[in-house]
Amino acid sequence: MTPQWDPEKPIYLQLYQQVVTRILDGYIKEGEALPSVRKVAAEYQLNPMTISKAYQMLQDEEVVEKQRGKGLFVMPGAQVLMLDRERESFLSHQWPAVLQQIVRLKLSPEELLTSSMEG
Amino acid sequence: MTPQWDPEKPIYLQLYQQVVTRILDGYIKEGEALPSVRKVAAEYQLNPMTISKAYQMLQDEEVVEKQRGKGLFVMPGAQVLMLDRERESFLSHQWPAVLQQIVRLKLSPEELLTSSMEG
DNA sequence: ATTAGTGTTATACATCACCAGTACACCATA
DNA sequence: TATGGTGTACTGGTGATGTATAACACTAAT
Repeated sequence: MTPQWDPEKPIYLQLYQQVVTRILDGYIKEGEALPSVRKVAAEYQLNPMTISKAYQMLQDEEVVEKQRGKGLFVMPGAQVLMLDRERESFLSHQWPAVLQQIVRLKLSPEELLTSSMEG
Repeated sequence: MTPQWDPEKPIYLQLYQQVVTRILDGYIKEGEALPSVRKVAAEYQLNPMTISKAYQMLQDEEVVEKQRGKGLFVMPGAQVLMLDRERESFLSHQWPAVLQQIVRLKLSPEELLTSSMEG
């Protein structure tokens, strides 16, 4: 599988999001290693640095831990940690903005939430 | 009032959004002229080009009409037109993404409606 | 005709983001 | 010691982006 990169967004960010999603959804479990920089680079035809940049973000967020010479490993508790962080971020930043937009457009938050969740 | 520009986003986009909001909220009425490029430039200490770029977007969207030598005027029906467009855009693009995020984070409608409305 | 007001074009410049190539430091294994 | 596996620091190119400067075309009023 060679993903179609969205030209609008930087590849390293898309890679980052991809890993985040996979951890959140449990495809990569805690204690497991991330696929190596060079492996991903070869598979996706990218420069190792690009992957490294994405992986660097995960280290900065302490979601992943480096073991020298061995690779990057998902830290224990990473899944819950990330879920909490994403929720916090969503509730305090994105959602208020969206809500304001909804009000500005004279749409009903209740309708949007209830009607859409069923489908 | 000298607005604090968000360094993250280009000024011309913030100007554009500002005008859009003012038209939507009825502060600038249909048939009225936009403040001139040079006037805004002087007031905000910006280059005329920066304002022109924002105004250009409004012309491209046919929200505003140029009268040579006189200025830019809000077109009749602009307010309703923009409301419709923004709604359409919101419902077909932003909202689906937000909804997906909500599901992914396992957030409940009740939580979203109650928590944020108070602040 | 002159002056002052509109927006715009054309040009150029500084900055930055993204990404590639190379070389390095480290570890594990034999 | 040699080899092959990790991630990364450094450098630099390329392209896009945001803004600045100056000159242009038009209208309106004097």
